[in-house]
Amino acid sequence: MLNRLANTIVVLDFETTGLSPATGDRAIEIGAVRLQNGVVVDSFQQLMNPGQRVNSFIEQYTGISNEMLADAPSCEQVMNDFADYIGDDNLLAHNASFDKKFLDAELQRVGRSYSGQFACSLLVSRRVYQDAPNHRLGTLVKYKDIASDGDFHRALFDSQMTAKLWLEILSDIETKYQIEQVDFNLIKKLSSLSKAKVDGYLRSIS
DNA sequence: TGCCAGGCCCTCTTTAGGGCCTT
Repeated sequence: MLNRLANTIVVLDFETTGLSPATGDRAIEIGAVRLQNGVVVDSFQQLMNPGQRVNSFIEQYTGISNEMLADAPSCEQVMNDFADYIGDDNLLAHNASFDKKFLDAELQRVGRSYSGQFACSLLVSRRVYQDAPNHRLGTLVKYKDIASDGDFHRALFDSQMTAKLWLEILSDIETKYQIEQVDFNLIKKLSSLSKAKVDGYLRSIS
Protein backbone atom coordinates (compact mmCIF):
# COMPACT_ATOMS: atom_id res chain seq x y z
CA MET A 1 0.00 0.00 0.00
CA LEU A 2 1.48 3.30 -1.01
CA ASN A 3 2.07 6.25 1.21
CA ARG A 4 -0.97 8.00 -0.17
CA LEU A 5 -3.29 6.62 2.49
CA ALA A 6 -1.74 8.61 5.30
CA ASN A 7 -5.02 10.13 6.40
CA THR A 8 -6.52 8.66 9.50
CA ILE A 9 -10.20 7.83 9.23
CA VAL A 10 -12.72 6.17 11.54
CA VAL A 11 -15.09 3.83 9.70
CA LEU A 12 -18.31 3.38 11.63
CA ASP A 13 -21.62 1.58 11.47
CA PHE A 14 -24.73 1.74 13.66
CA GLU A 15 -27.39 -0.85 14.26
CA THR A 16 -30.56 0.86 15.38
CA THR A 17 -34.19 0.26 16.35
CA GLY A 18 -35.33 1.71 13.02
CA LEU A 19 -34.66 4.22 10.30
CA SER A 20 -35.00 7.60 11.93
CA PRO A 21 -34.07 9.20 15.24
CA ALA A 22 -36.64 11.88 14.35
CA THR A 23 -39.38 9.32 14.96
CA GLY A 24 -37.89 8.01 18.19
CA ASP A 25 -35.47 5.40 16.94
CA ARG A 26 -32.29 4.80 18.94
CA ALA A 27 -28.93 3.18 18.40
CA ILE A 28 -28.49 -0.37 19.71
CA GLU A 29 -24.92 -1.10 18.56
CA ILE A 30 -21.94 0.86 17.33
CA GLY A 31 -18.98 -0.69 15.55
CA ALA A 32 -15.95 1.11 14.18
CA VAL A 33 -12.41 0.61 12.99
CA ARG A 34 -9.67 3.21 12.67
CA LEU A 35 -7.59 3.20 9.49
CA GLN A 36 -4.09 4.64 9.51
CA ASN A 37 -1.93 4.38 6.41
CA GLY A 38 -4.42 1.91 4.97
CA VAL A 39 -4.21 -0.41 7.96
CA VAL A 40 -6.75 -1.09 10.70
CA VAL A 41 -4.99 -0.01 13.88
CA ASP A 42 -7.82 -0.39 16.40
CA SER A 43 -11.54 -1.01 16.70
CA PHE A 44 -14.58 -0.20 18.83
CA GLN A 45 -17.68 -2.35 19.33
CA GLN A 46 -20.44 -2.03 21.88
CA LEU A 47 -24.08 -2.99 22.24
CA MET A 48 -26.18 -0.37 23.99
CA ASN A 49 -29.52 -0.45 25.75
CA PRO A 50 -31.88 1.97 24.00
CA GLY A 51 -34.45 1.98 26.79
CA GLN A 52 -37.09 0.51 24.50
CA ARG A 53 -37.80 -2.91 23.08
CA VAL A 54 -36.64 -3.62 19.55
CA ASN A 55 -39.20 -5.15 17.22
CA SER A 56 -38.98 -8.62 15.72
CA PHE A 57 -37.85 -7.32 12.36
CA ILE A 58 -34.80 -5.68 13.90
CA GLU A 59 -34.06 -8.75 16.02
CA GLN A 60 -34.11 -10.88 12.89
CA TYR A 61 -32.32 -8.36 10.68
CA THR A 62 -29.43 -7.73 13.06
CA GLY A 63 -29.40 -10.83 15.19
CA ILE A 64 -29.46 -8.51 18.20
CA SER A 65 -32.16 -9.59 20.63
CA ASN A 66 -33.89 -7.78 23.44
CA GLU A 67 -32.24 -10.28 25.76
CA MET A 68 -28.80 -9.25 24.50
CA LEU A 69 -29.61 -5.58 25.05
CA ALA A 70 -31.07 -6.01 28.53
CA ASP A 71 -27.66 -6.13 30.20
CA ALA A 72 -25.93 -3.70 27.83
CA PRO A 73 -24.79 -0.28 29.04
CA SER A 74 -26.97 2.69 28.16
CA CYS A 75 -26.69 4.62 24.91
CA GLU A 76 -25.49 7.60 26.92
CA GLN A 77 -22.60 5.68 28.45
CA VAL A 78 -21.54 4.05 25.19
CA MET A 79 -21.81 7.21 23.11
CA ASN A 80 -19.67 9.12 25.58
CA ASP A 81 -17.00 6.48 25.16
CA PHE A 82 -17.43 6.55 21.40
CA ALA A 83 -17.05 10.34 21.26
CA ASP A 84 -13.71 9.86 23.03
CA TYR A 85 -12.80 7.15 20.52
CA ILE A 86 -13.41 9.14 17.36
CA GLY A 87 -11.68 12.27 18.65
CA ASP A 88 -10.99 14.68 15.79
CA ASP A 89 -10.64 12.05 13.05
CA ASN A 90 -12.57 12.15 9.81
CA LEU A 91 -15.39 9.65 9.51
CA LEU A 92 -16.66 7.20 6.91
CA ALA A 93 -19.81 5.10 6.64
CA HIS A 94 -21.73 3.26 3.94
CA ASN A 95 -24.70 5.56 3.32
CA ALA A 96 -23.22 8.08 5.71
CA SER A 97 -26.36 10.20 5.87
CA PHE A 98 -28.00 7.40 7.85
CA ASP A 99 -25.17 6.89 10.35
CA LYS A 100 -24.55 10.62 10.64
CA LYS A 101 -28.09 11.37 11.74
CA PHE A 102 -27.89 8.70 14.46
CA LEU A 103 -24.41 9.82 15.53
CA ASP A 104 -25.61 13.42 15.74
CA ALA A 105 -28.78 12.50 17.63
CA GLU A 106 -27.09 10.22 20.14
CA LEU A 107 -24.19 12.60 20.77
CA GLN A 108 -26.57 15.50 21.21
CA ARG A 109 -28.27 13.58 24.02
CA VAL A 110 -24.98 13.46 25.92
CA GLY A 111 -23.83 16.94 25.01
CA ARG A 112 -20.95 15.73 22.88
CA SER A 113 -19.88 16.58 19.32
CA TYR A 114 -17.14 15.86 16.83
CA SER A 115 -15.06 17.92 14.44
CA GLY A 116 -14.29 15.44 11.66
CA GLN A 117 -15.95 15.41 8.26
CA PHE A 118 -18.00 12.50 6.91
CA ALA A 119 -17.28 10.66 3.69
CA CYS A 120 -19.73 8.14 2.21
CA SER A 121 -18.61 4.89 0.57
CA LEU A 122 -22.07 4.52 -1.02
CA LEU A 123 -21.83 7.82 -2.88
CA VAL A 124 -18.28 7.13 -4.03
CA SER A 125 -19.02 3.56 -5.09
CA ARG A 126 -21.92 4.74 -7.24
CA ARG A 127 -19.43 6.89 -9.12
CA VAL A 128 -16.47 4.52 -9.24
CA TYR A 129 -18.30 1.18 -9.68
CA GLN A 130 -21.00 2.19 -12.13
CA ASP A 131 -21.26 -1.37 -13.44
CA ALA A 132 -21.97 -2.98 -10.07
CA PRO A 133 -25.34 -4.78 -9.86
CA ASN A 134 -26.29 -2.43 -7.04
CA HIS A 135 -24.46 -0.53 -4.33
CA ARG A 136 -25.50 -2.28 -1.14
CA LEU A 137 -22.53 -3.01 1.08
CA GLY A 138 -22.88 -6.79 0.78
CA THR A 139 -23.16 -6.65 -2.99
CA LEU A 140 -20.07 -4.46 -3.34
CA VAL A 141 -18.06 -6.76 -1.08
CA LYS A 142 -18.91 -9.65 -3.41
CA TYR A 143 -18.44 -7.52 -6.54
CA LYS A 144 -14.91 -6.62 -5.46
CA ASP A 145 -14.20 -10.17 -4.29
CA ILE A 146 -13.40 -8.93 -0.80
CA ALA A 147 -12.88 -11.69 1.76
CA SER A 148 -15.77 -11.67 4.21
CA ASP A 149 -16.23 -14.10 7.06
CA GLY A 150 -18.81 -12.77 9.49
CA ASP A 151 -22.33 -11.51 9.88
CA PHE A 152 -23.54 -8.58 7.82
CA HIS A 153 -25.83 -6.25 9.75
CA ARG A 154 -23.65 -6.39 12.82
CA ALA A 155 -21.94 -3.10 13.46
CA LEU A 156 -18.30 -4.13 13.77
CA PHE A 157 -18.41 -6.50 10.82
CA ASP A 158 -20.10 -3.96 8.58
CA SER A 159 -17.56 -1.30 9.58
CA GLN A 160 -14.75 -3.76 8.80
CA MET A 161 -16.26 -4.51 5.39
CA THR A 162 -16.76 -0.80 4.71
CA ALA A 163 -13.12 -0.19 5.56
CA LYS A 164 -11.99 -2.91 3.15
CA LEU A 165 -14.27 -1.52 0.46
CA TRP A 166 -12.86 1.97 1.07
CA LEU A 167 -9.29 0.75 0.58
CA GLU A 168 -10.36 -1.07 -2.58
CA ILE A 169 -11.94 2.12 -3.92
CA LEU A 170 -8.79 4.14 -3.22
CA SER A 171 -6.59 1.47 -4.75
CA ASP A 172 -8.75 1.15 -7.87
CA ILE A 173 -8.72 4.91 -8.47
CA GLU A 174 -4.98 5.05 -7.98
CA THR A 175 -4.38 2.18 -10.37
CA LYS A 176 -6.81 3.17 -13.09
CA TYR A 177 -5.90 6.84 -13.18
CA GLN A 178 -2.29 6.58 -11.98
CA ILE A 179 -3.01 9.13 -9.30
CA GLU A 180 -0.38 9.28 -6.62
CA GLN A 181 -2.44 10.76 -3.84
CA VAL A 182 -6.02 9.62 -3.40
CA ASP A 183 -6.94 11.13 -0.08
CA PHE A 184 -10.02 12.09 1.87
CA ASN A 185 -10.32 15.46 0.14
CA LEU A 186 -10.22 13.92 -3.34
CA ILE A 187 -12.96 11.49 -2.36
CA LYS A 188 -15.05 14.37 -1.05
CA LYS A 189 -14.50 16.14 -4.36
CA LEU A 190 -15.59 13.08 -6.33
CA SER A 191 -18.71 12.82 -4.20
CA SER A 192 -19.69 16.32 -5.24
CA LEU A 193 -19.47 15.51 -8.95
CA SER A 194 -22.15 13.86 -11.05
CA LYS A 195 -21.49 10.28 -12.13
CA ALA A 196 -20.95 11.43 -15.70
CA LYS A 197 -18.21 13.87 -14.71
CA VAL A 198 -16.13 11.67 -12.42
CA ASP A 199 -14.14 9.88 -15.12
CA GLY A 200 -13.25 13.10 -16.90
CA TYR A 201 -12.23 14.76 -13.67
CA LEU A 202 -9.97 11.91 -12.62
CA ARG A 203 -8.35 11.85 -16.07
CA SER A 204 -7.77 15.59 -15.84
CA ILE A 205 -5.74 15.29 -12.64
CA SER A 206 -3.90 12.06 -13.41
C1' DT B 1 -57.62 5.22 12.39
C1' DG B 2 -53.84 6.75 10.11
C1' DC B 3 -49.73 8.40 10.31
C1' DC B 4 -45.05 6.10 9.80
C1' DA B 5 -37.22 8.95 7.09
C1' DG B 6 -34.52 11.36 4.30
C1' DG B 7 -30.65 12.40 1.25
C1' DC B 8 -29.06 11.24 -3.22
C1' DC B 9 -29.80 10.78 -8.03
C1' DC B 10 -31.99 9.78 -12.40
C1' DT B 11 -35.41 11.16 -15.76
C1' DC B 12 -40.65 10.49 -19.12
C1' DT B 13 -36.95 16.91 -14.73
C1' DT B 14 -36.57 21.72 -12.51
C1' DT B 15 -44.21 24.13 -10.91
C1' DA B 16 -42.05 16.15 -9.83
C1' DG B 17 -41.93 11.47 -9.06
C1' DG B 18 -39.82 7.46 -7.76
C1' DG B 19 -35.92 4.06 -6.92
C1' DC B 20 -31.88 3.31 -4.11
C1' DC B 21 -29.60 2.77 0.38
C1' DT B 22 -29.26 2.68 5.49
C1' DT B 23 -32.12 -0.11 10.27
